[in-house]
Amino acid sequence: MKEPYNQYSLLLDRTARKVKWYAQQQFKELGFDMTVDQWLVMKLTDENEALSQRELAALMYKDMPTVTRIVDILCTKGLVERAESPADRRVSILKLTEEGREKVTSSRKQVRSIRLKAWEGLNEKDFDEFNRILNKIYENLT
Amino acid sequence: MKEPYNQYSLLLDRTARKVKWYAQQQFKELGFDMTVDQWLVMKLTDENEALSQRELAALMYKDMPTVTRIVDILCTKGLVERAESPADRRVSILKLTEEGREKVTSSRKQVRSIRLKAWEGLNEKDFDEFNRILNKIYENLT
DNA sequence: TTACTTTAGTTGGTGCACTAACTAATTTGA
DNA sequence: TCAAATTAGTTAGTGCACCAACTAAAGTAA
Repeated sequence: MKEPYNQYSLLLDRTARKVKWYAQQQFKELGFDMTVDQWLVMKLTDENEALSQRELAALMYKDMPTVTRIVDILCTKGLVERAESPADRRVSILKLTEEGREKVTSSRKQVRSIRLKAWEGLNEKDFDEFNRILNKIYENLT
Repeated sequence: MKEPYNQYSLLLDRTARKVKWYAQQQFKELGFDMTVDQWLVMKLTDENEALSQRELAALMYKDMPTVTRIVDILCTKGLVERAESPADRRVSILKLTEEGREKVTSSRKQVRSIRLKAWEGLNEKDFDEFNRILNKIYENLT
């Protein structure tokens, strides 16, 4: 407990980046032409009926501008579409295009297997501890 | 252990961002006109004699282009200077300017106190577990 | 020496994160 | 009912992260 940013915060940061980097590498090897974040947007859009960008942001723990831009990219790629909500004209309802749905469906199984690599040599109890500590830190700073 | 990126990786990512965000907020309140990463560069430059950018990158767990750009910003601000290494003309030796040294020196104590907030309600054992798990994950993906 | 390889650092391009300021639609409350 | 406050989403600006391609300087080996 000596130095402020040489200990846990650097470790936390570099590990988070490594995890993301690894997933992105696997995407590349599998030939997926998208980022991990873009994939997550598509996955959540597929799983949640009439999803708004705000709801999506909450599910991803991201802010609204970030979500806006990821959705922009996916719209440009023709994988996602925005539709106006009939109940509230401020709201964009997200939908996958046909191509988007196919991409998600066909890649689900492969993506699911990527994460396990990180947990080699760690057990359920470690996983629980890890979650508990991360959540505690998060709450402390909220 | 069901869904790949709805579990640990999102938690890890949002917690890392929260920690950085909190530190940045504190910087703002203290009136420090710089980012946390910029501060870390200055601190490490102050503590390490004849530091090269490559060494700095290793200490910060960042890559070379990222370090180049942070150093660029600090040079523009007049807080850091690059000097040519006498032993190897490829190497830039980093030095704080007078103003840079003053900034680091005067803020050290305040910065040191920022991190403790994150660890409220967590003990030494939690800290050790946390470090162990983070390091294990990192190694698994290297 | 000459050619090959490695290393330190830079630059360009893209994507995500955060703040602040903005538009437009909805809700609230006097 | 109508002004004020809130909410969904966008846009602009800045900073960091990563990749790929590049320059220039060292190191290595024939």
